Amino acid sequence: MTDNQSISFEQPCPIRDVLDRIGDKWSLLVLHSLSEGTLRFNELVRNVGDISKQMLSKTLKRLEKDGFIKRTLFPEVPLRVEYELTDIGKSFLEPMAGLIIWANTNHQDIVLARQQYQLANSNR
Amino acid sequence: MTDNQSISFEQPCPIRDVLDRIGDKWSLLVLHSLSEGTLRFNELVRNVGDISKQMLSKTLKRLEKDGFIKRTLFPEVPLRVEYELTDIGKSFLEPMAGLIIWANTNHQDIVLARQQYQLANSNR
DNA sequence: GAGACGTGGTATTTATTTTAGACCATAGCC
DNA sequence: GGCTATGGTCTAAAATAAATACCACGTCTC
Repeated sequence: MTDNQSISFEQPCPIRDVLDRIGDKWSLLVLHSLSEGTLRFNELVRNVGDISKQMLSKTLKRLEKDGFIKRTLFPEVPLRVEYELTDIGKSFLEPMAGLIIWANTNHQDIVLARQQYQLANSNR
Repeated sequence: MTDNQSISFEQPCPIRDVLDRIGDKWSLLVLHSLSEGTLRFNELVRNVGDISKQMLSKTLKRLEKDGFIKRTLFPEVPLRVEYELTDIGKSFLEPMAGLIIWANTNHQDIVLARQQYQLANSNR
């Protein structure tokens, strides 16, 4: 079974595959940062705020590999590298916007739920 | 600064706060499983497929705490525990559906991008 | 000309998280 | 008696993330 090559051509469930890429700590934040335009590596570090260079590097590589972003190297001195969304990346902003709107709309309810949960579980 | 209580009342950026909860490996998959209706603990284990009991337990607790799901214990023998979406959880299905539709629509392009990336980076 | 700073990262070490698996009491089935 | 199932928790090992130092190169300041 595992030595059957055809298994590597079987694509996994699209939902699961995409959620796997999206469902990590940094990808969405990086895409959100790039939604406003092209940024350089250190601009992204500052823009996201609390991401380490290493994790940014990894996240960018994954997003590039999956076609969400494009990396352009300008061989100047000092080196300049720019990251921008591809068409796939841009098209992803649409469903992500739905997520963000939902977040803004329902954040208060979530905070409230947390407080009630804490209250309900404090007196045991 | 850290001993100033008021800091705990300052809510973080809603986007970041919500994405933090959503942006993990299992939450979306669990919510997706529950979108079809109430499920018991072990039904969820089997439904999600490759989640460990421990991570399911943790994920469910977080989702419950944030008000996405409701846990109901039936003190039978053997014990029965049911998980279902709350109103908040149900309302979240809407933006998530956008994500899923996008995933289905663009999955092929992502797979293609991966192949091209691999091709472009194999001959160096 | 020595030191600090900025560029885009990588390497290493440490801390955190995830996973796999055993384990629990209880009961039904055969 | 032994296997199954229930809903989890505990522990130890593996994988991942974070913190930090470092690189070559150039500019600015003193």
